[in-house]
Parts: sequence; C-alpha cells; structure tokens
Amino acid sequence: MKFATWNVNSLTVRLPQVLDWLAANPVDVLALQELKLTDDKFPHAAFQAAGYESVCFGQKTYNGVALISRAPAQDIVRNIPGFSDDMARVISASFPLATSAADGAPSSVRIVGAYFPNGQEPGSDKFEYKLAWLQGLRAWLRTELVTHPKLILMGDYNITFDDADVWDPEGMRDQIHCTDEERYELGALIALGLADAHRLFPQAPKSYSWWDYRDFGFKRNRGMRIDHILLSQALKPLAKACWIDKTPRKNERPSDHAPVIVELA
DNA sequence: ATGACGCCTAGAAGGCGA
Repeated sequence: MKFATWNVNSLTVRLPQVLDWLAANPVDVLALQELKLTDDKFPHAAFQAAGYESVCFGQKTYNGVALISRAPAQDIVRNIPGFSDDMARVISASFPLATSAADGAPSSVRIVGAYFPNGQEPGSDKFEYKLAWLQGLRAWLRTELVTHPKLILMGDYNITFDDADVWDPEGMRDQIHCTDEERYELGALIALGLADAHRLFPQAPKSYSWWDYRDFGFKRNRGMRIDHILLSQALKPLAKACWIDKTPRKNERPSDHAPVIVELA
C-alpha cells in the first residue's frame, strides 16, 4: 500500500497536476494541504471520475486540507479535538489496511493529514500560535495513538528535523522552520512513538520537499525538507520505502512543494 | 534586502507563504 502527502498551494490551480500525478502514482491515500478553497468549491466529481473518493476541510484563501483515497474514508474528524482553531489545518479518517492482523481480523489505518502553521518569524504572534498548535496536536495524538495504534501523521510540517534538511544551515540558523523550539516539538512527536519514514531508508544527500519559487531555488536545489510522513510503532515494521517525487516540481506552474510517498507491505 | 516568486482577494496593491 502507498500513502502520500502533497502541499499543492491552491487546488484550484493545481487540480490538473494532481490528477496527472494520481494517474501515474496510484496511491491508496493522498493527503493534500493548502487547498485555498471552500468546501463548496472542492472538485469531488473530478476525483470521482479518476476513481478516487475525497473528503475535505476547506477554507477561503488560506489553508484547507483533504484526503483523496481509493476506499471511502471512515470516522472523519476535522481539526484537533480539544484545540480551538479558526483555521482548517487537519483532517483525519480511517481506511482499510490490506495487511490483516495476526488473527486475520480486518484492520484499518488511521490517517492524519495536517498543514502545520508556518510561524512566519520567531517571536511573532504567528510563531506563538505555531507552538501552541504543536502542543495541542501532541496532546491529542497521545490519546489518538492509544485508540488507533496504526497511525500515519503526514503533511506539511513547516519544520526541519536538523541541518541535513536545510540547504543553507548556517543562513537558516534559528530562522523559521529551523528554531530549537520548533524542533523540540517535532522531537516530542517522535517521542510519542512515531518514526520519520524518510530516514528509515537510505536517501540521497540534500533531499528536500520544498524549494523557494524565487531565485531558481529548485534548479539550484536550494530547498528544505519540511513535508514529512511519520509512522506509528505498529506500522514501522511494515515500511518498505519512502521517497520524495520531484517530478511535479518540474511542471509549468508547479507547487513549491513536492509529494512524499511511503510504501507499506 | 523594504528584494527575488506565486497565489489570494481585490478590482490596486498588499498579505502571506517558507
């Protein structure tokens, strides 16, 4: 089975590219971020015609997330229960897992698709909101992992793990996406028993998931790895591969992010 | 670097992203 995440930076603009990508990469679940459209504008029919179900949590202008899937989503939850938020950043649902349990009983996987706050600048109000949001996410996930031991948290985290995720570590030191406070929170998610799928496997050096539109960022590979797929303990043994697909970043009018894919046995 | 690009709401130019 394959699961993927992609910040599309406007689904209105990127829909043809998403459909093309799904045709070439038939994943079981694709989490989308930064739809930048309201629920009434979501192109359910276009995904249906391509053979995919879809559930969304939209918002005008900013944010907005969705789960595109072969099987229908079950037990859909929007945003973080227990954390009050005006923004549409999280959508969760359960999907059938092909790998059955030891007793042969049907099993499911819990998918949490998330668009983490950007934070703008350390010390700003938006940065404080980002830290509060991260704490809210962690408090909720702690119990969510008990209810759903087979869980994937994937999306645009807007946080790098360490210098290996940054094209210019010195220039980005203590800058947004690279501060100790953000990395502490990311580490705290790992401490819940989640594993970074990317680093379970050998990866090319300077593997990034985002490149600035400006100054030929992609061509010069001046990027950061800020889109992540985290696997719960119960799923980690099933992981077979994880990769970043840079192909759509080469399109005309691309998203600034590339999709990340994990394959499970 | 008050920059570079792209998308959004606007109905011009500014907010925001990362």
